[in-house]
Amino acid sequence: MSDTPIDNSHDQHAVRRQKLAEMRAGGFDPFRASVEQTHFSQDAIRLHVAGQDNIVTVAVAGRLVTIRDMGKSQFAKILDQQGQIQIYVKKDVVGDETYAMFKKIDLGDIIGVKGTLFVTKTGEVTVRVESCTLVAKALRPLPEKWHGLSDAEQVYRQRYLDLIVNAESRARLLLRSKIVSHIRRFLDAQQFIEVETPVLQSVAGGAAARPFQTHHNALGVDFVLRISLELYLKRMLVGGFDRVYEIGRNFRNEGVSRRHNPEFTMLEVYQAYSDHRGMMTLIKDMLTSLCRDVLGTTKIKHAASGQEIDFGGAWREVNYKDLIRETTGDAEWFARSKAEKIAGAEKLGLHVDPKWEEFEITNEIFSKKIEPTLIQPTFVMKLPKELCPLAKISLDDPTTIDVFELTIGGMEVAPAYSEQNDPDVQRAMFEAQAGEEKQNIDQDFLLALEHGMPPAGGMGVGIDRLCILLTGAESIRDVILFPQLRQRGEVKIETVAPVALDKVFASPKPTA
RNA sequence: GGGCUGGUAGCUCAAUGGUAGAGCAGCAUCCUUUUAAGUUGUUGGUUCCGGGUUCGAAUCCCGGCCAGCCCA
Repeated sequence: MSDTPIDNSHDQHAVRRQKLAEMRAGGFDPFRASVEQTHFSQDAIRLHVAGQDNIVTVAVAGRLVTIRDMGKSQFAKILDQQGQIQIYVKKDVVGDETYAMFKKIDLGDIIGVKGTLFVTKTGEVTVRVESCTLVAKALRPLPEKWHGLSDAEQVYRQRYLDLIVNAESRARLLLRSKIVSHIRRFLDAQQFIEVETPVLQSVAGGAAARPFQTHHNALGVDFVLRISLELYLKRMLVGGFDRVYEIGRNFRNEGVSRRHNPEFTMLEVYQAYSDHRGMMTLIKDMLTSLCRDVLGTTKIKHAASGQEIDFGGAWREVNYKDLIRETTGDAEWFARSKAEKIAGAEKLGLHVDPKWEEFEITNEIFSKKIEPTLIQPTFVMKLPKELCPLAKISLDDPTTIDVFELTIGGMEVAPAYSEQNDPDVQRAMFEAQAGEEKQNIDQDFLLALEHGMPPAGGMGVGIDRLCILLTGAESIRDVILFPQLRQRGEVKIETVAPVALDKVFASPKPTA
């Protein structure tokens, strides 16, 4: 072995490992240290009373994200769940030994400090550190402090780094949590009961989508992952839970895109003795209160169109068929032959497959030419009955069903129905299904309906899409913590000399 | 599945067929109220992978992998 050590100063991982090794050799294991935390960062900052410096003592903890070293004193910032707080470490105050230790701490390390609050000459509430403990050594460097992390792949695969260095990502994903928790409080307050229903199902019902398949070894049977919550929540209505909801993960074995993740979160709500009109009130109240209480405004900017979406006013109601007639310029559209409908769709610049059913051709016009233009909250009413076999037929037009689709920002946000509760009609509608909307028939669900399900309004809300809308995100991946990406090869971590566990854990020194 | 764009230091980005660079981070130095702190010096590269063209390839061509956008 040579006397001159290899210059590893360029390799930040190696430098940090070396520092850790020295600490351990000196009898201090940062990963066994613990520390007091009396406040989160922003709560601590609020404790400071103007003009009264160094009176209130706090203990805060978090990741070191900024260091400004001025020789015998340093300003630094630590990041916790609430955000950042500045700390001031002064040699005179903490003493030589602690100061020397602090000088060795790296950006990214997790520390706890205790001290008094004061205001700097630039007006920032800061902790004047009296004691300081390293509680977790970061062996990897943080991404760049100014630009943050911008490589999309790393943002998604290593979300923790994104959350540490990109404040807007942290805020957006925190907002998602607040949205979901507000929805729970809103529904709970109206005596809705939150339930949990099976993810592993024998029949993927409640929607038309290709499911993921799996296998249960002990039972020796195949299962699918649910594609919808609907049919089990309706069984709860049969069972006498009159107002139920579930916020749960659905799985669809389909493409991945800006708007689609293979697993996504749905809210489904069912209210006995209500109907789709009742659901309109419910969703409007839910979303306006959400805007008011969580966003603090009922007017939000729609990222894609630049328009302002106003949740505060009256929401437009319009019939599906009227929208189609208006867009095609053909008052008799629904009386036209299939060939005429194909020609009409092509005139609008759409490609239609002649194999499609007529309602599918019409719906192509809706989803390509109409839906994207519905930016303000719009209830699209009375959809063709083929589009959903689970709703009640409209009394005044038996070719349509009593439903609405709430569309906001050009996206379908919440479909709702007057739920079908006639077991015979339900069975007939399942059997008469056609085209891509065809659902698998869940016989056990039909048995439940034969026991009697109260009339009910039901609604589904795509939580991810709602979050895209309310957070101004551009992609579903920005509102899902760990979006699905293609599997990358094995993650390689440089091998390091194995730690001698008996030495590391033999005699941990009490924390400083 | 198809089209387009991209992949260069830990991170953010340059280098338009001719010596692979900068900022931040790191290392070393000065600085006891900084705000992307400042100062002086400095280390660091399988240019995603595999072929090919060329005197010479990060750059051009072919194939693959991964990502983003658009389309189906």
